[in-house]
Amino acid sequence: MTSTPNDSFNTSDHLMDLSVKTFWVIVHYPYSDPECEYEIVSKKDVVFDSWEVLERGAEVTVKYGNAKVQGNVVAVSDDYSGLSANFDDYVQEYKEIKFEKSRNSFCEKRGNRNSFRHVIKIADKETQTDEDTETGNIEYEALKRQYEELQNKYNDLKAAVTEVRTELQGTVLKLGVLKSEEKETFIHKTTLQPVNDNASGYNKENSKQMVQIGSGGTKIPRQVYNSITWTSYSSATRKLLITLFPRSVLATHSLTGKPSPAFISSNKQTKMRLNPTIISDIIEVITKKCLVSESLVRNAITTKCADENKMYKKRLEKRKDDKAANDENDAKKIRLAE
Amino acid sequence: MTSTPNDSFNTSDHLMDLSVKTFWVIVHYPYSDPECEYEIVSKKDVVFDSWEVLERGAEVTVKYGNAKVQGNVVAVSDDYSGLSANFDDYVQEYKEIKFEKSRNSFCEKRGNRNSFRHVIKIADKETQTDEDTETGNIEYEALKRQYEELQNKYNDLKAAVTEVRTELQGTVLKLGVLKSEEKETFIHKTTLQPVNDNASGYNKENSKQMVQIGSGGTKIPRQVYNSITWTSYSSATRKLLITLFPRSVLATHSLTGKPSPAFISSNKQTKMRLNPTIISDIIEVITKKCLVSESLVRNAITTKCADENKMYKKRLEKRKDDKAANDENDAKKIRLAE
DNA sequence: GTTCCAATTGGAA
DNA sequence: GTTCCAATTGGAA
Repeated sequence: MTSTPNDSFNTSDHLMDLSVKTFWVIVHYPYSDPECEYEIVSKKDVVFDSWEVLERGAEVTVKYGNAKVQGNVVAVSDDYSGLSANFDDYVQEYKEIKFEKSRNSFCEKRGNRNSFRHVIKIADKETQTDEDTETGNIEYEALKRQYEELQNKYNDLKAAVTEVRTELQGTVLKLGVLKSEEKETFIHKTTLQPVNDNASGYNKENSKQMVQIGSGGTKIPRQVYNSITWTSYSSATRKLLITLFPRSVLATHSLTGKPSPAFISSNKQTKMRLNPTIISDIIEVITKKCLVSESLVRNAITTKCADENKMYKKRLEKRKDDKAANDENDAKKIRLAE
Repeated sequence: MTSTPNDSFNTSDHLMDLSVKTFWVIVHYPYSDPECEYEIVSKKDVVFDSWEVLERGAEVTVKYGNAKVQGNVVAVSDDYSGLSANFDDYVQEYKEIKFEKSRNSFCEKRGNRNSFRHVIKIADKETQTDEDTETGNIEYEALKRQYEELQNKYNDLKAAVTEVRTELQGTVLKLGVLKSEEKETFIHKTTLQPVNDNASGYNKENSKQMVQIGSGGTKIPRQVYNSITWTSYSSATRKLLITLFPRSVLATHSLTGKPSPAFISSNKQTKMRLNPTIISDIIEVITKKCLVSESLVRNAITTKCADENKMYKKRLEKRKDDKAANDENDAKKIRLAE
């Protein structure tokens, strides 16, 4: 049961009835890294909104942990192994169409292309009886439980690795025990390339090179995106913050905009709240890419704001001192001139 | 369908026919960590070599990702939920037999023990038709593939952690940058000596009911240990704290014994430091059993102390109020009596 | 120059 | 009745 014409799919109007027990979709995530751009997802990971026919190119939303990701349909089938076996072909075909689409409308092309079917239909649900799917349920549920357990263990372990690695790198660098050439490689490895082409030569072509990081639509330059060390959720979070907000905003805003309960009586002036959409996109991409919990990301954001605030105050202080020194100087000059 | 005698299993000679579609085995891995020593595995993860009857105690090889692990059969059944529900009982029973086996041969005992069935048989395959198990296969296979992939990732990551940890320990020790006291703790931590039986009055009966949780020698009652939910590092941490310290100590001590930098000017009286050995043992067991980072555990400890402190103050307040009310009452009585 | 740590708080959950 | 949240701080790392 592939997408070739004249296949065995029933073509009645009820084909896409959502009560069909199981089917799979190859999804294209346009904003993902090359290696995770295409994926087979099961029906139950697809968010059902208004669509009635899952046609190639259609937009779908896929559940990804707690987050949701926008993607496009590459192919649909109720035959997993068929999809899986022809995975590369489907993707290839899809890419070609996308390329054409950039010149012509997708719909316009539909009429005169017979070499494939845009709409890949789902087998009639009569072919998938309840009796069928009920069986093997016990085994399936057992595996599912194991899978979820393993997934949790994996996430925790990954967080642990990240921390240990950070610690190790921090320690080694701090100790300054590496020979200078080693050091260079090491720093390269750990800090990755610098970024942030402030270079004025950005033309519009370049400014299009933005990567969307979350469902809120927040975008950052591809170059920055590529430079991010996802192995450290906290430095990745900080990098995103400093990319998406000016330092002065970080210094004068906080995650929630709420006053600290510990200083509520001291009438400190409350900071403003950072743009929630951007924050939620940061949380989305960090939890997904670094596989850490939302609360760790929020904590990192709070800390970064606190740190920026301290630096901000220091800078203000310094400016004041400088001014005072200048005034003093001017006064001296005047005295000398007199 | 459990292991109790006279159960519904068919007793024909073909019961263990390997073409039986699905069954599960509780396996004991003798060389594993305590917490992963027993596991339910599916038929298809068992390597079929020469065995024809899977009896309790028999050796089996289990596929584990790409690796294979030797283990012994604890119980077998085609009823997953039965196995799962009575998991602890099976393990207990198995342990008892193993203990006996250390004195007598396992086979010798078989004849005269009728209290349980060594061979737990599989339901006749007629009760598991092809039709049954074939269905849901697609979905099942998809999940299985995901599961195996994750398992590989997990194993790789785990290996990476071990490596990084070794590297870190080696580096730090080699550098000799630790202060002498730190060094001692560090070596303690990394080489894992058991230690520290502070309580002299322990008789053997009591000490048997205790579980050591870390290399510092800290012990808690087995009953408490078994009741801990390791799936939540924070509730597990809190449980250990409340078990190992009186509430009043938690309320009046803190993780580090250091004053809060945020209130350093307000001359709040500094709390004392919680016993570092016990704390380090708590951190040890939680990071190991829950696979979370040390910093999360430390955070949970800090929070618990803060919470206990609040409750403590509330209680003191209440006591004071009660006392005031009582005094008032007494005063009234006296007035009335006069 | 930055990042990380943890003590403290009141209230939400 | 407990647990969790995050703003603030100074200094260690």
